[in-house]
Amino acid sequence: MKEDFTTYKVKDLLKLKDFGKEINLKGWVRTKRGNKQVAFIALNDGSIIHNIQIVADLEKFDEEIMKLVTTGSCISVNGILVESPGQGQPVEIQAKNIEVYGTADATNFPLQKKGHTLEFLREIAHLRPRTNTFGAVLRIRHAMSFAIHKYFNDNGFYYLHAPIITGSDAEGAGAMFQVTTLDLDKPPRTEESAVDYSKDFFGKRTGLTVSGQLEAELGAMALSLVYTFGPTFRAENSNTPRHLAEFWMIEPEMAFYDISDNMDLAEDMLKYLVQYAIDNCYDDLEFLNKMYDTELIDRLKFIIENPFERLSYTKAVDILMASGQKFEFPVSWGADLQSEHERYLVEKHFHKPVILTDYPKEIKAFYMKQNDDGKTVRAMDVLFPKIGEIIGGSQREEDYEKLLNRIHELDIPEKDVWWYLDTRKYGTAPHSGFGLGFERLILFITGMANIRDVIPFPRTPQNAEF
RNA sequence: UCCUCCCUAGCUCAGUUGGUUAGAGCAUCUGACUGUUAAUCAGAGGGUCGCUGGUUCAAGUCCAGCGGGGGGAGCCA
Repeated sequence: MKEDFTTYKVKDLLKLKDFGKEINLKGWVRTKRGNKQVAFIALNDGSIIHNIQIVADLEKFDEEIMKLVTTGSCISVNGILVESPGQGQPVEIQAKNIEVYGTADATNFPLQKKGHTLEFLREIAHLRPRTNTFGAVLRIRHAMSFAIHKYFNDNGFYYLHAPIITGSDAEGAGAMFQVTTLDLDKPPRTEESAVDYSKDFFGKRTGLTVSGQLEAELGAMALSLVYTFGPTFRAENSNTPRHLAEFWMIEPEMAFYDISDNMDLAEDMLKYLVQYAIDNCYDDLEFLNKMYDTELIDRLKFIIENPFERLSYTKAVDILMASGQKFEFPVSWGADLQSEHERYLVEKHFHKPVILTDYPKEIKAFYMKQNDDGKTVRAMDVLFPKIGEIIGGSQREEDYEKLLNRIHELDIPEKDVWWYLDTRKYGTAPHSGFGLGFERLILFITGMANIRDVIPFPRTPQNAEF
């Protein structure tokens, strides 16, 4: 927008020392205080968690205009940058002119100066980005997205765009949302009266992706190092603080990596991302540390400084059985570990992130590389304090016969995965990969407790508002 | 989906063994104050106690069903 004065972001103004400089800034009013002579307006434009203080000598301003400057309103200010005589801020703006872009009726604007519960803010998700908490979370979320692309780019990976609509449910990662253009009131029927999907848009039954992994493997068999980073959908009726129906997932896939290389990558990437947050989002982390989780920054630093504990599923089961700990679910070799077991290992036994490997094949997916013992597969799960499984991955089975046998054992229709099997037929290669839940990463980085508070507009069962 | 807890003013909550006209802080409005920092001080307005039914002389309070939300579990990332 054309202005006489140059427009600045609050983030830059707070660092500026050009006292006397004429500037313009635009943003949303957080609070207004004052008396008959002078008003103090705390303005925030989302560029940084801090507000900047606007000082308005009321004799210079139309009373009617100043009445419109209320919590939540949007204004543009022309003024002079001055050193602040008051406590609490290095600089402030002596206002010369205030233009009100948008009012916010104080009697019904839901956000107040006081703190709100996160549950209440979820009900007004259209306005919660204007709070300090969500400003911090959303800036960190952005920084982590950027850092993920930077990390992979700097390490020779290529960003592969896996499809969102897919006809393959072969991975069995979860229930799919169906995608169709058929008339649900009267769909076309076959002679056997089943729904005739050959008449559907794609000529077959399709759904939203539950994982880009299979497609990522196809890419890795050409570009060597690839990753996907996109939305992922699970139509599970999951009601927990760790699950969303629509979430974002990062799935690197690497040719010529074995399970050990895979673990090295996972650990290095997670540490890189934590370090990136500390280096680039410290103001926001400090705020979250103060308001929600006083151990947050210490925990982040601890992650960077200590190697993750790596051990096999079998050893983990031994430790759990020898622990003398009373678990709600008994531990036995062959059963999947429960949340309480994972938490015990991470939070009570090792006191640091744990990578578990070599799980029984029965409890893992068909594509994982089979070990020589005939019982286990080269899976790896990275378990983090507070949030549990943050990464699930494996070395993949590259042997055509072994993979085919496993597919038959599990009754997966061969016609659905012929293209996947083809990669093992033509120039197969040892390879590995994993999936990192983006929102779970953000949970860990921000110290937030509920996954619905680290995505702008959460999608969960019975909730697609906003 | 299962277990469990919660639902009282715009927000956060109190409300005794069931008993007069349901309270507080903050927010809002009005007024006071020459620089405030979640400003302060004084006053005012603001309620279908989630909804429906039941027990009772009497229900915010007890019971049942329904709805919404939190936490735990499962599914997983």
